[in-house]
Amino acid sequence: MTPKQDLRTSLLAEATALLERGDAEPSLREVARRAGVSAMAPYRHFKDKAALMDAVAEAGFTRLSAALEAADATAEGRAALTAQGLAYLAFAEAQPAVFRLMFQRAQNAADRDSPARKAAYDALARRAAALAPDKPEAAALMAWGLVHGLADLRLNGAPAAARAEDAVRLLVELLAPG
Amino acid sequence: MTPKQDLRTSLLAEATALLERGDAEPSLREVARRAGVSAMAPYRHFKDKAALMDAVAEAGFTRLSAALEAADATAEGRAALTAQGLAYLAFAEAQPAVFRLMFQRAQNAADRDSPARKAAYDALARRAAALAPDKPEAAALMAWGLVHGLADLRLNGAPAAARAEDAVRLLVELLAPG
DNA sequence: TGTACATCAGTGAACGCGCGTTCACTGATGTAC
DNA sequence: TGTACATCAGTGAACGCGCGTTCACTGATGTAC
Repeated sequence: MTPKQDLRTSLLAEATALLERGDAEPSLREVARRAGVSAMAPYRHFKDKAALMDAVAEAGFTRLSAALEAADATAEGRAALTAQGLAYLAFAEAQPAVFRLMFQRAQNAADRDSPARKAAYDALARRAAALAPDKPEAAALMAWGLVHGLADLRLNGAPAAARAEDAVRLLVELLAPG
Repeated sequence: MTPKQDLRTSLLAEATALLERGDAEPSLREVARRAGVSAMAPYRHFKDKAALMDAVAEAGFTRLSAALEAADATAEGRAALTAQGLAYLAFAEAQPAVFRLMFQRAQNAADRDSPARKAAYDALARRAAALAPDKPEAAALMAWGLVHGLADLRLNGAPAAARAEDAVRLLVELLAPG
C-alpha cells in the first residue's frame, strides 16, 4: 500500500481535534477513520491506544512549555512571572481537553517524568523562585499550584475563576511587592 | 420482591468504593453486582448512570465542605485558613477518585451550582477574604485556586507537590504576615 | 542492469467483550371501603 | 376483618452497539549482489 505521508502526525492531529471537539475519550477507530485509514493502520505507529494518547499528552506539554518560555521572554522579573501565569491560563483555555489529558495521563503513566513536562515546570518555577530567594521551593510550588488550580477550576466551570487573572497578579504582588 | 434496605445508599457506597479502588469509570452493572442486586435495580433509584455518578460527586462535596468547616472551627484567623488548606489537601489525598470525579462532572453538568459545592467554596473564601480586606475576592480565589491546584498536582504525581503543605503555609504568611 | 528478497505500511474480516438500556414480568406491601 | 386494587422494588432475558485487538494478507519500496 502507498504509505500516507506522515500518518503518525495525522493521527496525533486527529486525536487532538477530536478531544477539542469535546470527545473526552476518542476511540482509536474514530481517529483512524478521520485520518482516512483503516482501523489497524495506527498500530504501525503506536503500540496501542494508550501509546497514542500518551503521545498526544506529551505533545501538549511541549506546546505548553514553549508558550511559557515565549511569555517569559517578553519581560523581566515580576512581569515575566505574571506573563507566564497568564500564558498558562490561556493555554488551558485554548486547549482544555488536551490540558486535562496531560494531567490525567501523568497519573498512571511513566511519562510523569517526561522532559517536556519538566521543562514546563522549570520555566515557571525559576521565575517564582527568583522572586522569593529565601523560600525558593515553596514559592515555585506555590506559583505552579496556583496557576494550575485556577486553570482547572476555570475549565470545570467554577464561576469565581472568571477572575483568575486577578489572583495571578495578587500572587506576584505578594511575592515581590513593588 | 423484598426491598433491600436503602439500596440507594448501598449503590452510592459501592460506586464510591469502586472509584477509590482505582476504577475510574465503574459500570452501572458492576455497581449493581456489588450491591447484590440485578443490573436493572439501580434504575429504581436513579434515572440513569449519569444521575448516579452525579449523586456520588454531590456527596463528595458535602463531605469536603464538612471537612473544611470542621478544620475551620479548630482555629482562628490565619491558623484557620491554614487548617482549611491542609484539610483540603488531606481530603483529596484520602479520596482521590471521588475528588477527581467531583470536578470532572461539574464540567458539563447542572450540578455546577450545587449547594454543597458552594458551601465548600465559601468556607475557604471567607477566611481568605478576611485576611486581605482590601482585595477580598482575589484573595479568596487565590486561596481556593492554590489548594485546588496543589491537590490536583499531587494526585497527578507531580513530584514537587510533595511539599504542598509548605506552599499553603507560605500563602497564609504572605496574605497576613505575622 | 536485473533479480531475489526483506521490510514496511497498509487492508479488511473477524473475535469476544461488557456496556447501558428496553421490556415485560413478579410478588410483596399499603390503602380504601 | 376481608377483599380488591394500586403501587413499588425488584428480576432476568434480550437488544444493539462500538470498542480494542488478532490475524492473515497485499503490494509497493529499498537493498545486496
